[in-house]
Amino acid sequence: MQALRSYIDQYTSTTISDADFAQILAAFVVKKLRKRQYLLQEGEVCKYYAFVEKGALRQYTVDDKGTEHIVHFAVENWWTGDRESFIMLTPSRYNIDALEDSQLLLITQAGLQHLLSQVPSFSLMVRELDQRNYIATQKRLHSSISHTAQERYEELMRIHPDFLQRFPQHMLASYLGISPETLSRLRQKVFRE
Amino acid sequence: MQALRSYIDQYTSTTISDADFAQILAAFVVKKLRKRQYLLQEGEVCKYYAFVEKGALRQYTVDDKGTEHIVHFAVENWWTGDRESFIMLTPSRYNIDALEDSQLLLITQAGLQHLLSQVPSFSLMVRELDQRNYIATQKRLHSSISHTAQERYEELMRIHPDFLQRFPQHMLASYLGISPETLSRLRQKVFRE
DNA sequence: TCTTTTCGTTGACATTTAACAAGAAGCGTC
DNA sequence: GACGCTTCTTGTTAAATGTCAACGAAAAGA
Repeated sequence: MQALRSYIDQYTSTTISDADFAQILAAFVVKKLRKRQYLLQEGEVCKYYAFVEKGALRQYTVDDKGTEHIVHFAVENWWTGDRESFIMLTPSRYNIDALEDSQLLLITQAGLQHLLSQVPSFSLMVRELDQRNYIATQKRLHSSISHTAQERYEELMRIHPDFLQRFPQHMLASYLGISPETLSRLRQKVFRE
Repeated sequence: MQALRSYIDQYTSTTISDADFAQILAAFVVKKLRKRQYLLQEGEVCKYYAFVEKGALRQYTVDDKGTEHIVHFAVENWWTGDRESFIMLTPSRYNIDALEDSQLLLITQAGLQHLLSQVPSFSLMVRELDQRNYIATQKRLHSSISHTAQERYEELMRIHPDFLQRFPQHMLASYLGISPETLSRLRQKVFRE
């Protein structure tokens, strides 16, 4: 719980009141997920947006050939969920599952709307969050359009060194949009240089 | 001006009051840009976020080899600007220039903050906008990670058929992250199929 | 109108990456 | 500790894509 409070304080650059935080907390439910359990499966509507208190999850699609494509990792103090499905109530294309035993705080669309209209600092936090998400996603998009696979791997090393320790390489490859074999060969090359 | 008003009504699912709209309009200035003129150049801080009333612009980087990488096209009723630079006041990596003679509505960071705190419907509109941007960018990212160049081109045909008419092919290639030659060959193949 | 620039296509070749297959090392589970 | 599963690596071959160069058509500018 404390994690969410620090998070809000940090991203709103304020100190939230106990009353406000109590109201926020009331809109969330705690959910524990064991490794390999799903938060969302393809075809379902995403009913919950989740704040990660502990653990790690991945958001990915599976194509016709059975290959997984990871669009997003969520670790402590990150959010996860399929925003499009959550808002539009459309079936999701994504799967989200736990890579480690995890503890999440879940909020429904109704709960979110309630907080947005009632708690200004929460509203502010969501705006910051969206901005950051948008900027981060745009950066990754730019990277994937204009950089080589090797450059993208080196960028990942710089920006998320923790990911390299925490997730298996074939998942990092999927996240970068390359095959596990290519990543393996790239690593040798980067290492030699 | 009317374009912005319709846009806000549409994305907030409300009808905005004359008073609110007058306040919103007061925060913007009209700017005309002729083809090839810049709204933003690499290294500058992005001082204005822009709503496109008429015309078309592109947001892109130029790499060491002089190759351009287009991350975003903005046409009528779209927004453009480097969000990161605009918020953080950091020098931008991007160039934004007009592909046609264009008319824009510009707003400064101060103007934006003022409206966000004073006009709830504007605030709502910005939230919707951010959400849509985030979702759209995430979709493109997913596409660029998990689809082939040909699939991405076909997707572009489906989602933005107007782009194919409006922008030269080498820019579409840049937007897709492939070389102009590859796009030319892809088109033949798609056409044959 | 004439000239210049931009644009799209095509060919030849190089480079990057994927696909498939095999094997070894590490890990968890029973 | 034995087994099975996951992970990572390596080799080989094929496919996709980039690069360089040339050409002609179209568009823009003078």
